[in-house]
Amino acid sequence: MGNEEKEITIYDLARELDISAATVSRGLQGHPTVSKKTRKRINDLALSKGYRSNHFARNLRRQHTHTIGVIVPRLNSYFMSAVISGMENVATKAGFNLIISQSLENVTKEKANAATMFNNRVDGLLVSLAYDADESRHFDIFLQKKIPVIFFDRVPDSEHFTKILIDNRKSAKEATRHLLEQGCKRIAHITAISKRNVYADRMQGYKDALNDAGITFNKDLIVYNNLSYDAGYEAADLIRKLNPMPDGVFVANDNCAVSCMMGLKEAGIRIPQDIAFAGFNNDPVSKVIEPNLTTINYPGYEIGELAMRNLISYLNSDSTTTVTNTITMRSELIIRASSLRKS
Amino acid sequence: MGNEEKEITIYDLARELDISAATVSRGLQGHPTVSKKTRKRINDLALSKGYRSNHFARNLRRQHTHTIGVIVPRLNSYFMSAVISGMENVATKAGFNLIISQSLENVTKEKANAATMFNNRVDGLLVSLAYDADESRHFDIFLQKKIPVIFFDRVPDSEHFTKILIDNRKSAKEATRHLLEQGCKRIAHITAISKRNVYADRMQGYKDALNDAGITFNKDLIVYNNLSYDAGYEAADLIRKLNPMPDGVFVANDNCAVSCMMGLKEAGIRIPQDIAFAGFNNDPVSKVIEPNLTTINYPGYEIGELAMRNLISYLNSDSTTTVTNTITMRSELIIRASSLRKS
DNA sequence: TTGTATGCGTTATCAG
DNA sequence: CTGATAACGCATACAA
Repeated sequence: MGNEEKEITIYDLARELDISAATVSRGLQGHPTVSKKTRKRINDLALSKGYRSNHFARNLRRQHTHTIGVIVPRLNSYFMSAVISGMENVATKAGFNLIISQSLENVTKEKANAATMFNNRVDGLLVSLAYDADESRHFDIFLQKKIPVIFFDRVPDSEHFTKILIDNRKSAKEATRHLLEQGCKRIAHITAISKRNVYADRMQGYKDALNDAGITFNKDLIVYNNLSYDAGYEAADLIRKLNPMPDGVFVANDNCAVSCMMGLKEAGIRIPQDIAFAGFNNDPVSKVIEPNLTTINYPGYEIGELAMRNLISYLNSDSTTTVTNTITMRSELIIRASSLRKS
Repeated sequence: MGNEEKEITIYDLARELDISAATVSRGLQGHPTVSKKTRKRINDLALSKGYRSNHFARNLRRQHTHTIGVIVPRLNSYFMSAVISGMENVATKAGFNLIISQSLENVTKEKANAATMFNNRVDGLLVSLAYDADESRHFDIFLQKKIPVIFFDRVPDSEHFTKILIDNRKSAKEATRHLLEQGCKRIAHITAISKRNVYADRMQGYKDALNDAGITFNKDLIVYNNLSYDAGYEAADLIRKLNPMPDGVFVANDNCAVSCMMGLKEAGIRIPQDIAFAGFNNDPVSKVIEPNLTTINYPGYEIGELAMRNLISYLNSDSTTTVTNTITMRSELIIRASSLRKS
């Protein structure tokens, strides 16, 4: 009681225990060169006086912050929430703090965010790029200072960074092949216009599957939009007006797939009989839409955990060389009613 | 080029400009007592040398961090993502950093998180409480140190804190009354067992509406669960077996409402003809479920913005007295097909 | 096992 | 308008 006045420091403890501040500092850190006895005295007093170490002083001294920066395009998607949730979990356990910011799909803001993170002296950075980010040079400053940067989901082409992702191409191929196996002959693909790996790769997988089935790619069957809920409705119109109408649609994300399905259903088109659907992400809505949406499971929580675990283990292993590598996570096709045309 | 070696400090700038470090410091801060000319020289050199101020040294000196802590039950719900998104937006603009942690609905973890935030010397704290938090004494240390704490959504009873919420009671009453107006006579209520304001208040609103309609409260019509997606399915079973079956259900959250509707539909029960539904939150799934779910709009993004704006303006207005107040946001009933029985 | 001395980079106070 | 100097609280190299 009564100790809420002034912040207490190691000097206060030292004075009271009649030892040096250096010893207190060491004792608090559990340094083995401090006798067990004094160590206990120090800890006891610290506790009773409500001592808390001053992170600034410590960081100023040690030149690192125990803080990890995270930059994502948007916070408010189920996938991203799950990612952040996973990251937070392992970071907290390891005693690291997270500072999070969103680029809102805007490179300019992404650059500003990166600069802020840099000035805040984050120990490491976890990034998923904005839609329109066509370069990643604003992360080079981190490399120069040997601050590790790991990209996930939306990653740059550059070889200089570590990346965590799923095999988008393979998964997309799998989804498309599944539609083909269900008898679809004319499959549309809804995706985002973007240089980002994820969408380009999914498109490639779509093409691969067509190719394997001996079907020639038809660019008229590709719908580009921003994959939002609203965009899905509009896409439904486009698809309905294609002549002949496609008998299957592979959408690069569940959100958009779902609203597109709703638009089609309102127009009296039956799913999967008239058009079969497959999405991407395994967002919770995929289990609410009727019929339930066939999709690719994209394990956000696990990706978050993995990315953070990697970063931290790198940070702890005082290795000075930056090993860059690419980690590919498993992601499987989840078949649901929206694509089942054969019994 | 070539300046990626050692971090450059105000001393380096001072030496090069042949002035004192103190002047450099002042110049960098735009202090008016520095001549315009030297100010320009300082800033130019700082820029060209890639100088960045050391936050630790500055914070150590100034005794505050420009960091705001956020503690929430879970990150991965649409509502919470929206809240965080709003907070991040205004914090970044105001030059504050966010550190975020989740209690996972567990008071013990919540306490640990609070302690971490405290030790990290956050300038302020934004909190939404865990389910089972029956006390908020672990936030008293912040009060003692005059660190402002603002609660949102899940708030404590204590009068000592500022709170931001919607009028849960009124909204719940409105939703229930709407069901009554649609001809429902026997309305079930699905909610969480919790001392938390939100659920208690919604229950109260439910009772209010019944009361106004001259219907006596029947505790057999109350289903307690954790409001998860899975719990909704189970609730569907319970509701179906009530005898006579309810003709309306008011659920304390959309997620659970949606899965409950799905369970009922699978059992051949028609919505809204046999049972009308109303949820709470205006989660995106409410627009995907068929029929679309009537719900209460809970503006997460705006709540996040408001909470952060309040905190920051308090921080900036060097007022030492903690003014505690309660801010109630508007939240309206959104009527959709799940409850429309009259044409 | 412990103590002394010093520096980490800023900012604030006080003189000039 | 500018400079010298003293903190801020901690961790470590070096001595003892």
